[in-house]
Amino acid sequence: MHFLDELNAIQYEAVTEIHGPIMINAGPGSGKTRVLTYRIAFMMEQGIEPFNILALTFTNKSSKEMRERIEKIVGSKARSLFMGTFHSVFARILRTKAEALGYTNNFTIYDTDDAKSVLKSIVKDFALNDSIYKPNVLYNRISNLKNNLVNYNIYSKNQELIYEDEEAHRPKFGEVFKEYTKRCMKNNAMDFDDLLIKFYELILRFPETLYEFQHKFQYILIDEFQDTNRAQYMIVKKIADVHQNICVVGDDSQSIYAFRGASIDNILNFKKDYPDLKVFKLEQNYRSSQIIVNAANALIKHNKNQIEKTIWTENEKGQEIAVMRAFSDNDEGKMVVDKILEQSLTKQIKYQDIAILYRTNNQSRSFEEALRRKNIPYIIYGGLSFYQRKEVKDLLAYLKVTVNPYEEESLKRIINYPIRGIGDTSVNKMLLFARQENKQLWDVVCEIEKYKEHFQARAINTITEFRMMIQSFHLQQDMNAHELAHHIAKTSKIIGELYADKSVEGISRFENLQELINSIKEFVENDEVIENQELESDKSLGSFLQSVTLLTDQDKNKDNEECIKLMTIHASKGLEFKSVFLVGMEERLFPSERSSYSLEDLEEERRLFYVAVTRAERFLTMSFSTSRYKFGKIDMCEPSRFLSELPKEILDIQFTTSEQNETNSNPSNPIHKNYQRNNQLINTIKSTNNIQKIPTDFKPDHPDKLEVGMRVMHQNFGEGNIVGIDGDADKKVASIMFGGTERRIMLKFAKLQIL
DNA sequence: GGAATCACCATTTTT
DNA sequence: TGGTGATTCC
Repeated sequence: MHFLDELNAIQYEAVTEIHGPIMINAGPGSGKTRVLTYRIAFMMEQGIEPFNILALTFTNKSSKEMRERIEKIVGSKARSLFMGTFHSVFARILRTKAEALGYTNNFTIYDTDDAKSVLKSIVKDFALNDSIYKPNVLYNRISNLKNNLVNYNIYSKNQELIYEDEEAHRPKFGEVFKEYTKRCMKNNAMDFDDLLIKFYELILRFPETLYEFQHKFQYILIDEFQDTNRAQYMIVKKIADVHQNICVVGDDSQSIYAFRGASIDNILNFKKDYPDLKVFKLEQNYRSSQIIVNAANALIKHNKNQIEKTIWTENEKGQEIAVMRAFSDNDEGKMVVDKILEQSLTKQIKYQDIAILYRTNNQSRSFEEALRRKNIPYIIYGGLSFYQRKEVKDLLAYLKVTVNPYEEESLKRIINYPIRGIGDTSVNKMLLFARQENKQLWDVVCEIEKYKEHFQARAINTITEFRMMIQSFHLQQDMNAHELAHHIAKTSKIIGELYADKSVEGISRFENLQELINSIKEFVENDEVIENQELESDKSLGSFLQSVTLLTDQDKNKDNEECIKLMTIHASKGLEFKSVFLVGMEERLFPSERSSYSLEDLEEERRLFYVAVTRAERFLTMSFSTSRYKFGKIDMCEPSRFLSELPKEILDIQFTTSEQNETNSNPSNPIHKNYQRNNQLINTIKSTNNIQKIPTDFKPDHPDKLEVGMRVMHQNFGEGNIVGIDGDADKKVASIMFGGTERRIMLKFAKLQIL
């Protein structure tokens, strides 16, 4: 059977229409990846050379997957496709053209943490107020500007942008931006956004380079188009200018990365920029039951900003969507795990087909505990990335310094790790000399003898020893990258230090280091991807480092074991599971509190809900809790508004028995009943408390006696009655009824007045 | 120079 | 609550 025979009518058109601008709106589960891969395979069957095709994705994982699938159809010439993430493709090209932009071809790529630590040291050096100039805020601002193709030069000429920063009470932002740009350049480093904006600069400044790419990349495909930012779009548009063979695939309803600069405008502008555009809508869903598809359609209708689209399916009707209510986060964990056990016993659902999805990473805790208690294997995706772990970054810093000792961030990181007696005082002194004499830190390290009188003899010795160690590494660069990394880990004593630590965390750190070294081994031995003829494969340490920053956890296969999968909704995009548990369906959590201030943010949150719902194939279970620990305090929660946006007739509301009666007595709106009463909790509070001692650390404006039954005035909530007092010593909590709503008030922080 | 304590903070995060 | 970075104390 020819592969095209597997396609439905619209998919077939979308695959075989290979010329001109094309937009494919692909709903969830509509066979998007299949269309993309077949389209590329078809193009090659039509005689288009693979190296004339540029296919851009967002994750290494998806580009790898696609390449493999294409290879199955067309064979090894798929390896010559120009395919990868925006960042990796542009980084690869930039490396060959780096000199033109004032970089050397072995430039370092800064990840977010590296960038932030540069910003942090700038703020310090400029003696700015670090509660206003927070690395996070600065980084996001810079990233945002760059995503819109605004570099420092453009910024400095744009009064409006400058005014924005003045309004935001950071008038010195421009100087920070300038210095940041300068330091990256000096360190021969590009951050993630530079990979885009520098590429754009390259093709703007060198028309012959632009011309080269315009003729090389005759066919361009972009996956997940809804997630592209302006810079990405502008680059691709420029390159596609000559042949106009540009095909974008995406789903505006699944755009959940606007907070990182993705703009739906790209989809909307696309029609304007390419009037001849042909649009294909893939609306048939092959993944989910009718009920799940209905739910998805119903909820996304609440968004005003969206391209009209209704997905449909020929699959069976399926089970109703279960909604569970818990009393607390721990209770929610238990309920979900019980339900999982039930599903695996009665519905024959395997653990690896089940996912628990949540809005924020810290929600995983209660599920982990509950799963562990029942001995159910689970795996958490996301959280702290492997490459962000301290021990991993430490070794990587050694490797980076080995290749390029002038890379200051890494050098500072390892100069006294493992502790060798080059403390902050010495480092700061050296930095001072470096700045004064307009040198690099590494220069001062090398010439430390010249500054003898400023340092203690012991410091001079250790610094010299350190210098010699790094230089010896540097000289062995031609060595196999794996062996060299191993040698460095041993000689630097990192391995020994971690090996000595026999605590649980210590062992895991040691394993992470082993894993990193193994991954270098894999890199060396693996010659599967010969990307294309011009950029041949290189197995040096430098080459490994250049690819490693662009890697993420998700690129590693941790599949196929019999594990329940836990992850954020964001991380679940593109995946599917037979049974999905969507937990923490509460106001102020999902939708998140911060998103409720603007319509755009709320709609993004709803798209996130859409993504979550459409991950499920057969079973979808949602849960919410009426109270939850947040930052150490109990927080009363209301069910998410999103629940009430689903059609009631497809919900199966499963509350505990005592609540069942209540729901029956008020069937009109079972979910949005008033949930202020959390009987179990309140009963415990009432039985264990009467009058309590007041903590000694009360603020001066606190009343010195609080009792159940008292009427009080609260700074935010107004008048209320104390119905219970709970907690110990410094964690005393009062339950107070304000109107019809009960709230837990942490006495330590609250300002209450007895009435 | 290094351990101990303290204050502060807190979405989502394909690269 | 828990993790982190800064400050303080030895």
